Amino acid sequence: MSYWIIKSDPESYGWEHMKKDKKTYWDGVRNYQARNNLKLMKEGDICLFYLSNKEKRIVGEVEVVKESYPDPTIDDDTWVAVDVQYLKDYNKSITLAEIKKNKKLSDLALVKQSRLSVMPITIMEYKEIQKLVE
DNA sequence: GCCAACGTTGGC
DNA sequence: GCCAACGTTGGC
Repeated sequence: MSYWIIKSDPESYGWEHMKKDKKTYWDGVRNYQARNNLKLMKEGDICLFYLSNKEKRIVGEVEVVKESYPDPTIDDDTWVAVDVQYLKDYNKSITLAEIKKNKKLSDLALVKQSRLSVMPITIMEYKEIQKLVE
């Protein structure tokens, strides 16, 4: 099982929206690197939900419930979507500033490559984040 | 609102 | 195949 961070602009699809939907398809990725990450996702993988722009924080987790398939919102099989399901809220969300302060998290693509919308994280990084959200 | 970083496009 | 121009994203 793998861990990921998926990014969303709260103005287009926020955390409240995710929680209300319970399950949604993660579509609209139009970047090859992000797409490749989507393709690597397996059922049961955990995705941390990061909100960009105004929010800049990780607020909770969703679970991959369906592996990649052609993006239903575009007539071009270059692009894929996955289905994700709401899993849990963090008691305390973790901000980008906190992530940047933490040396163990300094390799996160979130910090190094801020425009990537789907990125893998290691188990160690995942565990470190868990410590911060307890 | 600005700008850096990055990806894509298209002319040569 | 290179690179300049342009568009988009996202942090500040």
